[in-house]
Amino acid sequence: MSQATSGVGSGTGAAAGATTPSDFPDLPEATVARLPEYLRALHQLADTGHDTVSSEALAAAAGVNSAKLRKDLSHLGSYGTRGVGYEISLLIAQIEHVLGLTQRRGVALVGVGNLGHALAGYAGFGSRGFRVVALFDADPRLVGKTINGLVVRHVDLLVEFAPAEGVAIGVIATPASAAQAVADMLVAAGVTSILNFAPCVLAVPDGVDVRKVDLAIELQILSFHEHRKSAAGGAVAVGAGAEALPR
Amino acid sequence: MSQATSGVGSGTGAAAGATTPSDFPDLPEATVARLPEYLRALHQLADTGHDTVSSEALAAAAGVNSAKLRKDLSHLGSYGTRGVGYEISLLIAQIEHVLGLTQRRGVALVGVGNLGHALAGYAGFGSRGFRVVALFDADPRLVGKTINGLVVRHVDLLVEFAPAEGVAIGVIATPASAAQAVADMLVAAGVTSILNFAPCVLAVPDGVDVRKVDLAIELQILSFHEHRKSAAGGAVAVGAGAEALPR
DNA sequence: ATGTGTGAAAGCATTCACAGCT
DNA sequence: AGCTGTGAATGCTTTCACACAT
Repeated sequence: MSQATSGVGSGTGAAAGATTPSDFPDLPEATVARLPEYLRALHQLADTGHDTVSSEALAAAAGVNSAKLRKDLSHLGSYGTRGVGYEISLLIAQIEHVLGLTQRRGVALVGVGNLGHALAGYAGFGSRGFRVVALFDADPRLVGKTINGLVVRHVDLLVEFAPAEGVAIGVIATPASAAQAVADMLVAAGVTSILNFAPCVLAVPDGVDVRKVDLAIELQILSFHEHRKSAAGGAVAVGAGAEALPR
Repeated sequence: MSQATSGVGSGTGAAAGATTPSDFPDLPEATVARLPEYLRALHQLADTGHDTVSSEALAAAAGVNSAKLRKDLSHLGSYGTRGVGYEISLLIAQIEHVLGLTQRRGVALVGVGNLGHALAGYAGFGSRGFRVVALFDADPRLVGKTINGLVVRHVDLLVEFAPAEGVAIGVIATPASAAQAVADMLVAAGVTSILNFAPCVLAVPDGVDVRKVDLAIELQILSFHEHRKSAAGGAVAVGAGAEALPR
C-alpha cells in the first residue's frame, strides 16, 4: 500500500505553527488504520456521558482486543492512568492531533454520478473532520447543477480551481475509464492524497498516497468465506460449527 | 450495547451445493483479499485481447509486485507455464472458482437512503458476480418505491422475505443507530455474510462474517499521511526524496 | 486491587534469490 | 534464454504475561 516516504525532519523549518510542534512518533501503519476507529468509539462513549474508560471497554467498543489497543495507544505516548483507565476527552484530543484532524481538510469530489452524488450528501464527512469544497464532473448535463450548496464544475477546470478552494484530498467516483486522467489532474493541482472508488489501479508519483475502496472486491471476499463455509462440513448438522474461523 | 444475538436457529443447511470440498487450499487471508484484484486485472487483459500474461505484467496491472503475485497464485495450485506465463482464461476460471463466484450470489440491501440508493444502482455488482435481489428500508416514504426494478420492502419483513429471495449477503447502508438491529435481523434470516457501511461495530454470532467500509476512516488515514507530509518540510517536496528513517 | 505500559514470544506476510521446467 | 514455483530470510503485527504505577 502506501509507502511512507521521508521521515520527520527535526523541525528546523517547522513553519506550520498552529499545531504543537511536539514530536511525531512514527506509527506502524496498522496502528494508524485503527486510530480512526478508536476515535469513533471514544466519541460514542463521550456522548453517552462517560468520562474515563478502561482499555478493555474501549477495545470492545472498537471491536479489537485490549492488548492491541494498549499497544497502539502506547505508541502515541502515555495517556492513561494505571489502575484507572484513559480520560476520554484527553485521548480524543490526542488522536485528533496525531491524525491531523485539528484542521478541517477540504475534499474535492470528482464524479457526481450515482455514487458521487451520494458521497456529496454524506453527513459523515462533515462531522468527522472534513469538508467537501468542490465538485467536478465531465457530463455537461451535471455541470452547473447545485448539490448540497455546491455547484458542479466541469472537470477540465479542476487544476485551475482546486488549489484556490483549499483541496487537500481528492475523491474519485468516476467510471474506471476516466479515473487515471482524473488522478493526473489532481496530482497536477497539487493534491497528494486520493481516495479512489473506481475499480482500477492508479499510477501516481512518489509522495502521493492513494487508498482504494472497491465495493465488488469486498463482496468477493465475503463470497470466498461463504463458499468455504458451505463446502466445509458437507453435512453440517446445525449452525454453531465452532470451526477456527479466520479473521 | 444491545446485541441480542440469540435466535440463530434457522438451519442454513441447503447442502445442495456439489462443489468438491477437496480442492480447497486454505489460503492466507491476505491472499484472499488480493485475488479479486487479480481477477479484475485479468478481465481487463482479456478484454484487450491478451491470451497469456507473465507474473510481472499481471502484477503491474494489479498494483502489486511480482513475487507476491506468484506466491499468491502458487497457493491455488500451479496454473502457469514456466518460461511462458499464465493462460488468462484458465486463471480467471480458477480464481472465480476459488472465490465461489461460479454461482451468482444474491445480495440484500438494507437502507435505501443516499448511499443505499446509489448502491442499488451500482452496475459493478451485477457485472462481478452478484445480483441485488431485495431492498429494505424502515422509512414509510421509501417503502413501496421501485428502484432499478426492485420494490423496497419494509425492513420488518426482512426475516420473512430474505430466505425466499435467495439472499446470501446482506449490505447495511443505514444510519449507525439502526445497524445492529438490522444485523440481528439478517442473522435471524440465516445470512452469514454482512457488508457494513454504517460507522459502528456489529456484534454477531460466530460463523458470521462482517466486513466494514467506513468512508470517513479512509479519509482520516489519508489525513494522517497528509499531516505528516506537511510536517516534514514546506510543501514543495518533489518526489523521489527517499530518506533514511530517523534513527 | 486494578489496569496500564511494555519486553519477549509467537504468528503472519513480504521479499529474496535461485532451482527447475519449457 | 525466460519465467514460474518455492524454501529461506527478513520484517511486521499480534498476543502473552507481568512489572509497575495509582
